[in-house]
Amino acid sequence: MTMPEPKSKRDEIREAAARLFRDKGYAATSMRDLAGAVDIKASSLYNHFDSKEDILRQICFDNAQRFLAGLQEVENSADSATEKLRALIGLHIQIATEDLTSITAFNDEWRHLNEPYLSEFKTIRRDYERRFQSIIEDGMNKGELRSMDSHIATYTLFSSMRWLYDWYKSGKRISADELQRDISALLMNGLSV
Amino acid sequence: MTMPEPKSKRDEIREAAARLFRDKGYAATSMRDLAGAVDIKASSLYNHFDSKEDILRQICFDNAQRFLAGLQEVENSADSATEKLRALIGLHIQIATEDLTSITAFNDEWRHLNEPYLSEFKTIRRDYERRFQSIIEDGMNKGELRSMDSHIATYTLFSSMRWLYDWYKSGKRISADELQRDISALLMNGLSV
DNA sequence: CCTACCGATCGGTAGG
DNA sequence: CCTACCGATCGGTAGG
Repeated sequence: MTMPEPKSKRDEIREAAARLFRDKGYAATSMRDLAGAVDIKASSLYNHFDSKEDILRQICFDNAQRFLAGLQEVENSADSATEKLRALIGLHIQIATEDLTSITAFNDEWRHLNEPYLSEFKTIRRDYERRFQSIIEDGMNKGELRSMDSHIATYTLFSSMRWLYDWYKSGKRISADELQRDISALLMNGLSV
Repeated sequence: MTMPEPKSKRDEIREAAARLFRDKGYAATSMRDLAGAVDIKASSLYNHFDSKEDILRQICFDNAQRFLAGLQEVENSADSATEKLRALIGLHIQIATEDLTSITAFNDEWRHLNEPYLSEFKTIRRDYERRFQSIIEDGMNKGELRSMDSHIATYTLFSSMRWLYDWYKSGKRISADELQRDISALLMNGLSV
């Protein structure tokens, strides 16, 4: 009886690491904790990864890539700024629902990267933020969106999607569709009637 | 020449700790790091605090108290739900501008508390969230606010104010008044024109 | 993948 | 507030 070809040991370690980094934080997670989670000895982890930071690095950069790829697709569309923003809200929700633990570790623990990776990560992140903000500014210039400080608008949108990581963790049953509908309505049309 | 009666050594340690916890995280901050920041030896820290966690505990519970006190005041007012929400947005912005480092440590590092303090902290936090949510539900029932999932509305509002901690850190010059005006406008009336 | 082990660093204490 | 020190634990390596 062959198993459905599950994940490699390497992937298993990566997922366990993402979970531990999310739950305890990177610094408070020891290689012995991680080894115990995948039923091997700590020294055996080094057959799969060069270092503790190497694991974090892959979690951070792989997820950054997912966000950038999604953004690229939205940018290439012929949609209005309003539709692009809805699509981006959907992108964040979709990524959060697909791979929650990994995303949370990516979001909260990247600061533990060492140079030169830390600077590289920050550059990628800034690039994402700028391109996101450009879409908002474009919408303001075209009169689709309310004129206001575009930094404030950008960061408010960003972080309003960030709580999803905590929310899903607590096991709430709510569909991605309903989330996208309600959050989009709130951000685009406001809480007032 | 008498100095303006500055802070006690204890307060000095607390502030240095908040800064280190914010910048490196609680787990990655050693008592030797902290001692160096206030120019004493690590062992001398124990004349002021019982343990490393004791410092974190005070940062977490003191700040929780500030939020609860502000919420209490808003609840006691005779304002409409809309006005209460504006006041709460103002409360979060005001606290963030007053004592930024401490608030960031409080927000990100409380999970490193040990029992029974961890449970106590979570209880207080849940209480705050519930009362915040009650105000939103009240506004929906009275027809002031758009009907939607009140959990989603609550958490979106919460986290949309959380990015302030990162934002101010990067040294942006923008007044608390402008922040409150723009964020309130976005959340209450939406980004669409 | 394991056993055995390394030097460094950790939070904290004793005693003054 | 310091010197001197503790046992525990850390990330990582050697060698098989």
